[in-house]
Amino acid sequence: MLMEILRKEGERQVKRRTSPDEDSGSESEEERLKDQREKDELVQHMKERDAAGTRKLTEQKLTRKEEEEAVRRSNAAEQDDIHSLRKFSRQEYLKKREEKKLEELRDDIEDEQYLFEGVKLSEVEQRDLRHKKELYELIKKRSEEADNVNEYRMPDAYDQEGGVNQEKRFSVAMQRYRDTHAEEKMNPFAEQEAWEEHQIGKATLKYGSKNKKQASDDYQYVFEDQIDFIKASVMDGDKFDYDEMEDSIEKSKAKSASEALQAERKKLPIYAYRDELLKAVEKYQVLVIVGETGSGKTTQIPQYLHEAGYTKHGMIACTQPRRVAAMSVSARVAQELGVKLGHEVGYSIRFEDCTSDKTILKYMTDGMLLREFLGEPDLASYSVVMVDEAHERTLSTDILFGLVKDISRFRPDLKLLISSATLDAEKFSDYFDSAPIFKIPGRRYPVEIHFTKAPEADYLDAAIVTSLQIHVTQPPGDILIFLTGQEEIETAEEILKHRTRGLGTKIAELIICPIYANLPTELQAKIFEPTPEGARKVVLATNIAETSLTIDGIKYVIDPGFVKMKSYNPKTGMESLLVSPISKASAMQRAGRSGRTGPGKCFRLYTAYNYQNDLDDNTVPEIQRTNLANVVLTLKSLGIHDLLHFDFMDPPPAEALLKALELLFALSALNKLGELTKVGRRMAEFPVDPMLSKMIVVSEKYKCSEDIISIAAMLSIGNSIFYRPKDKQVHADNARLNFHTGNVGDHIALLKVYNSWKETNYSTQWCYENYIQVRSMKRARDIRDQLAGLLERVEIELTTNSSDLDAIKKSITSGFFPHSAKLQKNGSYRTVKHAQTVHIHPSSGLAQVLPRWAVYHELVLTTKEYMRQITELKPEWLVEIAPHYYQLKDVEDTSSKKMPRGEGRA
DNA sequence: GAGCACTGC
Repeated sequence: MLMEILRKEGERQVKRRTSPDEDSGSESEEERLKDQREKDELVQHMKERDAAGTRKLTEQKLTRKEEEEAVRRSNAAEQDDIHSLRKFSRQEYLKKREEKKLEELRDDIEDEQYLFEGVKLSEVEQRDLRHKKELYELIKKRSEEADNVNEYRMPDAYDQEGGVNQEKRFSVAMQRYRDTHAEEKMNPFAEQEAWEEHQIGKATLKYGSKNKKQASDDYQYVFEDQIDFIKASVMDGDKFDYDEMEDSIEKSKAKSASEALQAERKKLPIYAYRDELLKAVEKYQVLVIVGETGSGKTTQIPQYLHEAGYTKHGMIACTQPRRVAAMSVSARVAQELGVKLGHEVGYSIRFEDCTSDKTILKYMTDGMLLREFLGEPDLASYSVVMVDEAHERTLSTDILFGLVKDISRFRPDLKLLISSATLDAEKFSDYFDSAPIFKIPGRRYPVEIHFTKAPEADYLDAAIVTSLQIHVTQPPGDILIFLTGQEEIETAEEILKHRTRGLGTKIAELIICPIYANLPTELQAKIFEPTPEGARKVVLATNIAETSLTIDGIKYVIDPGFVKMKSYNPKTGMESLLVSPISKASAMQRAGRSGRTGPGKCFRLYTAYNYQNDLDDNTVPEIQRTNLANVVLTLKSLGIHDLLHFDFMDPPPAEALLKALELLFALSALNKLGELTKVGRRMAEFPVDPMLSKMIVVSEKYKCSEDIISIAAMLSIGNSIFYRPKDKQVHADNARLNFHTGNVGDHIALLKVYNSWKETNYSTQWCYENYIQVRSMKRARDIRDQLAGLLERVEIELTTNSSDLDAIKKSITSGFFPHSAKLQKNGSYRTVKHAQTVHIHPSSGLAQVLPRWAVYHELVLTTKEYMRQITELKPEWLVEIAPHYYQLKDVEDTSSKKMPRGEGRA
């Protein structure tokens, strides 16, 4: 069947190539040449102006196409290795680093002389040497008095008395060395590591730090975790008169509010380019805009276009990757134009459409515009589409690119503006048929970038030490540390508290603020409270602080260089969340977070050599590392059939597309020709994953749509329903087990949670008592309401059938039958279709029950391959529900004689 | 008996 789909895809491609477009070929060619001439003229003109130092508008070369193609091909090849080579788990990483540290330690021991040179300080830091020395001794002493527990990855017996005790340190190190090498005898990697050392040495030398010996002559090794940084570069701020800026803001306060707003608008860097920009928009259909942070592009460009009359023939859409951005920017613009939000200026996000008939400037999330495509495939009501923050490459923006590029061909009146960061501009330009690039400078403060001199074995410890180092040596200003997840943040918080405890007035107060998305809202508010005079704030954040939220007052950024990233293996259909090194683009973005309100400093816990050689330039776009089932369904329902040749900017792996087609076919959303079926059309109405939407559509048959949409809503919020604070884990677990009485399975348990919450009239108190996140539940309610509305639209009656759990389970199975698994003798499971060994996730209510057959919501790879959210299944259902997918032999209970029911590992 | 970054529809 799949082959049939593929063959069809291929045929379409052939058809397309020889389609009637040929006729218009020569005409459009002529136009293109004319266009080219005009571009050339403009470029010449621009170049002249550029020389005068006023503005930059550059033309793109066409010659890069081939190069680009080669890169694409190699990217595709790399995809195969993505799970094995490029990403590696944190454990492996730490282990490797640990070995490296051991190696270093051995060198230490063999060459005692080295110990006395151990402290290497950059010249900048020499001044503060004495001051630091005192404070480090103090911190060291106090922190060890405070911890009689095992320090995080600290050897047991370092310098117990608080003073410097080289002898003891030496013996501990020696002991560690012996312990490890007793078994190993020798290190087979020594040679490789020596070579690496050498290479790293070469790299660090470039940045100079001669005379280090002088620096350490009068310095004792007091704080062995001291980290040395090298100031490698300064990320330039823009040439901008800050005094003038503040001055003008000051002056504008005196005027009336609206005058002040207008005056401020004129002070934005973009204002000087207004006329040039409008000219360029008039001349070209597609324009790539490079507007740096603070240039005012998001708020101003739509206004300029409105003033120039583009709104006479349709709305101006401006897409944002995030809801908050769409809301806040539109509010600002409404204020500047002096209109009420929701009238001329509005925003449209999921659950909230704040627009009206009058609306001409519409800010929206990118996913929302994508949804609008479904109802209006040519975007007829828009005259301009501006894709903002395009460099973030969200799944939705990537699809939007292909779609808007396509419609721009037959809608010459539609203007496209793509706004991106500097680095990607050329790529965007190439993709949009060499669209001109328009550059607007921003307002940024310079950021000093420091690298470590040597790789750090334990980045968490290094980050903590660095933050303390900053705290005692650097002028006031808050610190932002990027960590990978909740657990790590909690650990870091504990260690920091230990180390600063009891220091009293000896050092300034250190306020520790954790922040991650799953943190309850009331605790999140803490990071926005202004830092009291004399104190310093340390923000421990996940990637959320990289783009999603901005914290004022951050002056120092500590970047260990890791992030938790989702990747998808199309071969097995398994998603995994792995700690991976960040990209250079990401590192720059992180560094930039310190320069928002004044000059900043960024401390990277890796070497300049690592940065140059080990980090990718850009993060792999989401479209290349995700399950595409939803994307494929959306595109198919937009009438785009030839997916293998859809004009993606970075095409996803073909395997992932095929996997998605295969799944949609199995769900009967596509027929064997790869065409959308009636079921598929209905499924596409629901903004959830295809398996969930199939489950919803099928619930009509089993008369349990009310229950199913509750389950679907709960499943689509994912993992943040149950709150599990570190100190009350037992209570939280018990509370959760209450919903599992009768071993009904996780899906039904979720339904119970939702219904119980509803019965308490959506009580917040109830949530606290049951360790459930209120925020997630409210979200589930919103999603459920939306799904209920959509059910009406596809004419499915709302019915409930709570007493018949089998009906509900059958609906679930109808959506999730490809995710079925059978118990093995050893207590593990094997997936029915792919014979893959998997396990029940311990958080499941059925973890102890071990049903013979199970259907699961998703597979995640952590320490093992786990099924999350599972429900028991009767094997005959599989054949009944999906006869095209399972045959009797698949579900024949071969093991039934060997292992009767209930004999599982009890 | 384990542990989940961030968005978005």
